[in-house]
Amino acid sequence: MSRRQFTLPTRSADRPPDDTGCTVLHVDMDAFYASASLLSRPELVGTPVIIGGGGNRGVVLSATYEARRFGVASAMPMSRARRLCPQATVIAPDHHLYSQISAAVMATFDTITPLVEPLSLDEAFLDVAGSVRRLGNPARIGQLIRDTIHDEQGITCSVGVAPTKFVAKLASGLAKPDGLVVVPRDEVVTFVQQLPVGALWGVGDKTEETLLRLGLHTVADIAHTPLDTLRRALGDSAGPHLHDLAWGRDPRGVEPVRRERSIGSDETFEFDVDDPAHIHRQLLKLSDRTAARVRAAGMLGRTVTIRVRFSDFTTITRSRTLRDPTDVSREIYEMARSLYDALGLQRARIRLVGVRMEGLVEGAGAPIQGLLDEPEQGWREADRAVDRASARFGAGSVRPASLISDAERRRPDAGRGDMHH
DNA sequence: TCTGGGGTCCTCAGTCTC
DNA sequence: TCTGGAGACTGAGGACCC
Repeated sequence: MSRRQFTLPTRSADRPPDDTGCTVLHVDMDAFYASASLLSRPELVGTPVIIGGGGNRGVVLSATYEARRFGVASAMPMSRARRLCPQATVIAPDHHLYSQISAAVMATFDTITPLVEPLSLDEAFLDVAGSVRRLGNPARIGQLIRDTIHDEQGITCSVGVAPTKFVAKLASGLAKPDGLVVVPRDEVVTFVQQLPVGALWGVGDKTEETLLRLGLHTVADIAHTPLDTLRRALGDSAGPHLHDLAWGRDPRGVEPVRRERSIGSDETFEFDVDDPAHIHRQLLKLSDRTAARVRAAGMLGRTVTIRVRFSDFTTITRSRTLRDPTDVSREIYEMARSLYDALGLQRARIRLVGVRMEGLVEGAGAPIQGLLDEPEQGWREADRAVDRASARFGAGSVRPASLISDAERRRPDAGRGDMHH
């Protein structure tokens, strides 16, 4: 789901574009979460619909094109979206449904080529160089994908066809909604250089501001700026990278396997919090959730990072690297809590806390701290038992007793359905 | 206007080791 | 033994993406 939209440069439509050598496809579902949610609400098709949290602090996850016409956009605060489009129907997100449809779409991609690089639930790059003999030229393959997804999933997607990932991604954005755009190899430089600098992948608000300050408005301006100037303004990495993109050079290939580098979880409080006990409970919950996901991925993590966002939205992070990698909830929580306590905050009003594990290594073969009779081994066994119970009774059915609310404790069946450790 | 939650990557400064 | 430099590592923060 591209957040930045640019208008399609005009091109002659009297002959089909030459897609020779354009073997990279970028496939992007149109308004994915909204389209998926409407599959079970057909009466809302063609009307403004916003997908987003119902709380007082949510943002828009997705919106139908009818809602976008009123100015509603992804990542916009829900309060503003409701003001812009009061007649819109607001639907809470259903992540389980989105994952299911995404898996089916990715399975379709796998029938086209083994070289599929998912970017998120709703978009992926495909390298179809090896599929041309079997399925036809790249544009034809793009159309085949669009037809298959529409027939099998009932949603539409847009496809960009180009020689490189970066141009294919731009092309799919321009094809939206429900279209296909080919950028022929010999038109790449002309195509990219007429775009505004903000169109480049990796140029966000701050970088765009820097470029505009230098008087660079279009990609052509970047292309004709000395490399040293770009280096000084943007750094040794981003400067040369943008210069390459401005000349249509993008050596990155489609990479089917991507290793996770970190796993974490953060959550915004419904209201700002200054009670340390409340924050400790939240850290416990997030540590538990993070550790369970690290274990499910078969990984161990070495560095625990916490994130604290204050009521004025300033955000700090603190991290510490453990002597040995771990996936034990208790160890992660104790480190997260000690990092938080070390901040020495005196009733500061806090909006969000987060816990993340970095420095991930494969679980099998990684050194595990502790001997069989040490306490860590006990916690590890407890975690495994929790994982087994969660798999059987559902996530969240087993959690630390300190996370059980008073209302839950008073329930007559408390202790029968849920298990606490 | 008032900003979620999941990530990746980069930069920079300080520290440690060789 | 002292010292300087290079490179790796760590921690913090920022920008960006979907």
